[in-house]
Amino acid sequence: MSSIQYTKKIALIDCNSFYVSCERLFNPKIRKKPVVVLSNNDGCIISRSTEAKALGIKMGEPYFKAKDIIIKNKVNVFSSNYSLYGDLSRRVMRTLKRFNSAIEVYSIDEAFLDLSNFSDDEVEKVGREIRETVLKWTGIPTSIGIAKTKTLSKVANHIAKKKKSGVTSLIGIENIDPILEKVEINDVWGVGRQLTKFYHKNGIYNAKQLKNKSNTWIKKNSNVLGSRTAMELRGVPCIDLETTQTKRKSCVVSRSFGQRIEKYQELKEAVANYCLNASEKIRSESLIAKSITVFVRTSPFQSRFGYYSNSKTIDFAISTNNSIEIVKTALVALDSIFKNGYRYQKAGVMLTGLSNEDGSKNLFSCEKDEKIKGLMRSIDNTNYRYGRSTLSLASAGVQKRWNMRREHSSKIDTADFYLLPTIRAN
DNA sequence: TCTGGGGTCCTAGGACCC
DNA sequence: TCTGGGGTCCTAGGACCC
Repeated sequence: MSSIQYTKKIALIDCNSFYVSCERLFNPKIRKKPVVVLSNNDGCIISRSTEAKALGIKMGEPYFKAKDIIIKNKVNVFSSNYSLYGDLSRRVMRTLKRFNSAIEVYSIDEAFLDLSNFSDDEVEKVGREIRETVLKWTGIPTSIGIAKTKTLSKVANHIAKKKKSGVTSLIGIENIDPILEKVEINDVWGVGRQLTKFYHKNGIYNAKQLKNKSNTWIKKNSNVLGSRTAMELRGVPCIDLETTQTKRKSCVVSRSFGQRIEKYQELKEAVANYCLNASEKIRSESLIAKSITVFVRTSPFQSRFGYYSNSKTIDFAISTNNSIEIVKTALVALDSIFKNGYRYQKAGVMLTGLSNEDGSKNLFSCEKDEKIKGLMRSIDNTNYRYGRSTLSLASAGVQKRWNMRREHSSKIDTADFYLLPTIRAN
């Protein structure tokens, strides 16, 4: 073995109860109080403050099931406000970038940061500095885990979440087995429900056991992902830091309806709206789609009304991001799967086979295409300035009975200057 | 009656993530 | 009565080819 070894140091920064923290930022009265944030349509609980967790409210639990506890304990409830969370997320990420440009924004509330250029001894101190800076500049509390691989930094982060300092480094620890032994196998990054079942069946209950399982066994009995996880637990990096933003490959817009829908006309309106949303999204990223999938379904939880779920995919003649074309095609797809007599609960569209718009000069480009592009541009600009769906298509309807329920919105808009929290220096 | 072997490409569905 | 939304990757199996 060579004595010169370049050790990577990866930090995982994770915002604590992110959506709750965002709401608290604008509402100091709910600090130290139990708070939950609901998913779209006020369906499930997707973010909980520590106080709410302590009451036994589970992640992903349907709101109506937790309602008793919520009322009894005067838990503060919020509908989700994604434009607010997205805005605050960007502020957090911008702050992180000042520590190193080698950053991978992993999700709305998480980022991996390369800290390899710091020495073993100083890395934990740097972690604490990052945490303090993010808190001071954005008001969002974070937990930071630092280790040799992404999977181990997830483990470290897990531990950091329970510590007051909020920072844990596994760098420089000779034997991490005692630490990994306390990590349940289902808490390991990349191990979901099915793998947990499989590992349990084979006597693997914690991260240490997976780490020390032989390579040959893992390769024979699971797939590449399984062996990658095991290697990462051993401190061998197998999952790269993805610092360059790659273009997405698909774009989905789907919603549960505020109330069940039975009329074909209303379903058509909903699907048309999702198409407008999706096509605007891919246009803003200069992408075009090769095909579209439309899907509808009834509630999987109410079998007494009969369950129906179906989807249809259609290829466009030529890849496109033209709203009119996309809506037209989606309605053809919908027509082929719609069945009368069902109470539909959800529908969605998926644009797939996305590619760069400018790489698409084809034989049939013509003046008409340019005109359509101009039209799409002006629709996007107007909607950007005056709010979404200022300009829409007739097929998108105006009634929108199918719109989401949002009964607990905080109605905070960070685009509104006067609502921004002020930080006083003294 | 008996019908090879190997390669590529595509797609649907499953598993996982937050 | 009431159960989210948006992604990626892998695999198995079918279609097709020589």
